[in-house]
Amino acid sequence: MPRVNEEVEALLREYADLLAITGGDAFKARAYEKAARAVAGHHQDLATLDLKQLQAIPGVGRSIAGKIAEYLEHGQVAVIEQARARIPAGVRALTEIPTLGPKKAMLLYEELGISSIEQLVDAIGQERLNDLKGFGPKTAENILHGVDLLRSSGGRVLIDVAMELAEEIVARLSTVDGCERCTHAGSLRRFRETIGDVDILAAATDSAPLMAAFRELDLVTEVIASGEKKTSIRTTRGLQVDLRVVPPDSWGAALQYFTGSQAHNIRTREIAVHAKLKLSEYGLFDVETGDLVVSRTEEDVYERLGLPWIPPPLREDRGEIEAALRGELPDLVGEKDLRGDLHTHTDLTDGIASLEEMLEAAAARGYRYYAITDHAPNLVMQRMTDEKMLAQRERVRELDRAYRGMRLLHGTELNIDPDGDVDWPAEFLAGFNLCVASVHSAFTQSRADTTRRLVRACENPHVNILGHLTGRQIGHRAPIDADFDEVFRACARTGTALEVNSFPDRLDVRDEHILHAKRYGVKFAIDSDAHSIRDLAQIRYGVGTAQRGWLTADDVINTWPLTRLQKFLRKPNVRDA
DNA sequence: GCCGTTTTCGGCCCGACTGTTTTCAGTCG
Repeated sequence: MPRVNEEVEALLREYADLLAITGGDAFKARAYEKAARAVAGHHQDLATLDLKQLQAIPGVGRSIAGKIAEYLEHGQVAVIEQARARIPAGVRALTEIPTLGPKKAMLLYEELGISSIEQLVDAIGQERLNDLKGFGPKTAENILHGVDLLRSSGGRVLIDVAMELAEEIVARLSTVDGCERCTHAGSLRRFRETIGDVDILAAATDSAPLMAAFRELDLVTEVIASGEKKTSIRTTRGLQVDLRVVPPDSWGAALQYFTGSQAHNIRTREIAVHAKLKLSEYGLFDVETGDLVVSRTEEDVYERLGLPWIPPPLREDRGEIEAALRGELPDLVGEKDLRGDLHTHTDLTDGIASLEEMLEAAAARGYRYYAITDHAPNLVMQRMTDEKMLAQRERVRELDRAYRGMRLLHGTELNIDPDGDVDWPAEFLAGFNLCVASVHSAFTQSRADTTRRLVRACENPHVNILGHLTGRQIGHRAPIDADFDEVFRACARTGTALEVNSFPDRLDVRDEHILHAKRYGVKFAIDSDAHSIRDLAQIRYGVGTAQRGWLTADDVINTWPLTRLQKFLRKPNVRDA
């Protein structure tokens, strides 16, 4: 992944914020935000592009292209440096506080010289905000509350936490009298890797019973706002949940709207405007007559805009509108396409269920094949030995004869050492049906060393899948640094699949890496990395991540029939060294 | 600042809720 793209994204975002704070043209600020998004999602490394190619990126025009070129050449942009000089970084930080936006931040700075969260808290304590226009007692209270929230949680939670909460709330609200439909929407429906707040949508003629039931859920610690159409609460875990209730006839338009993303919605509404239509959560309307055109289903709304229905994980304004217009949306891989799981553990190493228990649970999921891949000996704490592994293999062979309809594959999860070597000599590795290889140590090597390490692992004829490539643990451990384009090329060249690890705190590789890797022709394995029976079901999050990376079933080796999978596992493109 | 099957100028998504407004601005999504 080209890191310079991310640097430019951050720079453009910062400038957009500074423009908003200084009260400049709001549309200009939006143009920079849009360009920041476009640059972040762009598949080419900005450093390799000339001015003309930069300008070809949608949302990047002559002026922004010039600023990007200036940054690439000089490491900074003059007008952005000037803006930074006018507005202290702390003022921008103020806008991180919920309920405090750019306008109030600027007023605080101009009138009271406040340029940090600490100064703001002090000023409120000294009641210095009282004379400020637009700042009443309630505003001060909200700011202090917002600062608390900011300091305590940092906001986002892992997808499984949000999903379980959403499913519980939907189940409860669905039983309320008059509730015709209820489901989760928002970033959760799009399977974003972390969730800032949970959006629940319900359809009812009378919203009052639903709003009341929602406010009275026992997991509510605070009602943030409550009206006829929308109520926001905070849960015991500090997570915000929004409930929107719409008339049943508006369901499709509302679901489309509340699923987002915001960037995707802006695009669909622009398309509506061009067709002399207006799209809101209540429906698609004729601008001239004000008449409702469609609103009942998402399919109706998209169809009337001249688009096929777009799966939620694609709705990020990352080219899905253009693909839809061309009729080239991918037929996304789904959970039902998976014929097996290729990375799982048992209690022989750090799993908590026995081989037999894991197999029974896997068979119950309807898998046609299933790989057991316990840890290899170089992960010393797992105390693996040749004898244990061979004994497990014997047992797997016996059980394989007993299972009907599910083929058992005996594998292992190897450790890629700092030089790119793995546990065990080639003769021993040859006895496995497949090998996953992962980085479990030396996370802070140089970029060049890490790249070489991963490429060497790909070139090993016995390594079939690179497990959780970057090693990140969301919120805990940063990803390793490598030239991933180089790694993806090696994967494609050697027939090494890239894992989409489904653990909610890993989701590794992530959606953006998938998009990049797919361009090189890389194949993927969506794996649970299950350490317990319960973990097997987490594969839904890996599937969601794969969908965000535009993968089709053909891109994913564990959707293939066993014979095709086995052919792939022989790595025909790599000769034994 | 960007963009064009209405446009090279004049638009730029749309609505809910809160707090401080006495008719609306700011924030959020």
